[in-house]
Amino acid sequence: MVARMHRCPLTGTRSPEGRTGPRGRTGRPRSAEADRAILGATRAALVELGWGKLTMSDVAARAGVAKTTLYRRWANKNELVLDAVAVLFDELELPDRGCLQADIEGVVLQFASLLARPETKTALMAVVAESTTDEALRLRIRSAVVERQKRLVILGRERAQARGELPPDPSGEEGAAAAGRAVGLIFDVIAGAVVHRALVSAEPVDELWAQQFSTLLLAGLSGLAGPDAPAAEPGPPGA
Amino acid sequence: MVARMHRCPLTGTRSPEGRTGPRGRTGRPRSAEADRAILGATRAALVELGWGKLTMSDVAARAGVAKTTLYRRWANKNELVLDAVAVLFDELELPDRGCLQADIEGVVLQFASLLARPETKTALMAVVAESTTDEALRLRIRSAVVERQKRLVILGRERAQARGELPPDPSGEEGAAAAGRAVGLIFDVIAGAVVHRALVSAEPVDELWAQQFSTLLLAGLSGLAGPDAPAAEPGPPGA
DNA sequence: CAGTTACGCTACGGGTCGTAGCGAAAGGGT
DNA sequence: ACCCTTTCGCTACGACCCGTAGCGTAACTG
Repeated sequence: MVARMHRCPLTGTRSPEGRTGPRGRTGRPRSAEADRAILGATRAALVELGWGKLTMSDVAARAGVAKTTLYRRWANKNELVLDAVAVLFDELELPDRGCLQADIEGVVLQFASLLARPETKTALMAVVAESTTDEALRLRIRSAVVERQKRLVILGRERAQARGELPPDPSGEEGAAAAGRAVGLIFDVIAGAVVHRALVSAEPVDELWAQQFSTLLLAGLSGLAGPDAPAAEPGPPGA
Repeated sequence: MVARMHRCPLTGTRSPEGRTGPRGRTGRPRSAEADRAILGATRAALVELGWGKLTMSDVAARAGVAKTTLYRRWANKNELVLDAVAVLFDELELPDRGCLQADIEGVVLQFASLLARPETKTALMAVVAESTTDEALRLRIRSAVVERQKRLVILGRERAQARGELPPDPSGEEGAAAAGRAVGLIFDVIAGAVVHRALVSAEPVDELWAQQFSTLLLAGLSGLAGPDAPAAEPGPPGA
């Protein structure tokens, strides 16, 4: 009970004395390569086995590492898998496609192709499911995925406001709060719709769907079926 | 290998010779009460333990039933849990609140309160996660949850069209296909947004959020921050 | 050099899974 | 009534996984 491990609530990796960095640490350092090998092995195991059949022993064997080494860094399967998958979300970008609708379609398609990968598919939902009975895991998802990816919404809004496609945020404290709520709302709508389409409905998120979705998001339900044309022209939206 | 069990792909319950109903069956009939007890015990176990720690032995003990009885009816944990939870979704209704926006807010709040229950929370996501590597389970989710609940969207659209709030569906084969796509799209947007807000972002789906969401859905992004007033009046939407 | 920490390895207790085998109970068909 | 079929409860079982303890060794610090 003396030199016991502590879990860092931010990074989630276990570290002696609750410290994270290599600062002031004595003794043999952790192998950074082992970290990479373990996370890579975890993703590979997710692809082949899926969340349900993934085992810690299997991951250890794939990574060429002792099982005890896994438990020195992650408290359980949930946290390991979350770390293995969360980094993939940082690949998402928001290239400037010229107009808000095209930007939305672009990020939708990017997110969809990320969700099409079997490792993210199976892991993301499982981790969220576990997070409903694991407060620490919930906080970790929030900081490792949710809050990080809101950057895409914020950036998209700023661009659209600069283009004059959206009104500027109202000033003042109340205005800032409203803007924050709007960002959260839009994030939930976009990410939620894509996830639901891809994983629950289990139907493809292709260009046609992205176009219809972005049309709905921009114009609302009343404008969805208004002009006949816009959803019927399956041309590339970037042009 | 002769009198082997078959899984019925529709109901998912195992039954001898692949038959479902009591038609032409001989021998001792299945105990309907055992079914009810098992599904109830499953929900209770989900509430107390969550998906991850739920065990078949525990469910059997709670239901006052032998473990073997469980395996005679469900092939595994996934299918049992899905059946136990799917029926809860049939409680959803769409009371006529007079206008489309109020109808949307109503169904959002209902869906949110369903997702607030610990048994649905933890089970729904877990089952979806498993379905990414289990084709049979995926089909079962589709028929037991997704397709069934689209009725709410269809009904809501019909009402709104009758009120003149939405344009009528275009006629012809192409028009019907477009209407079908629209229903799927709207379903994914509404259900996805609520699920994402409640489980991933893990923030409350309250009346304020429902109001902002329905406003966004109706008017689109451009109209979200247009008139200052509508999101600032936290009055009950039913009045 | 000593001190400290990470690592690989083995072994283990505790738990779950899903099945097999048994005798008894509950129905249907004739 | 009688046989046939199927379900039920029970026990037992092998296989597997979890997460940890203990040990000797490797790596890095001052």
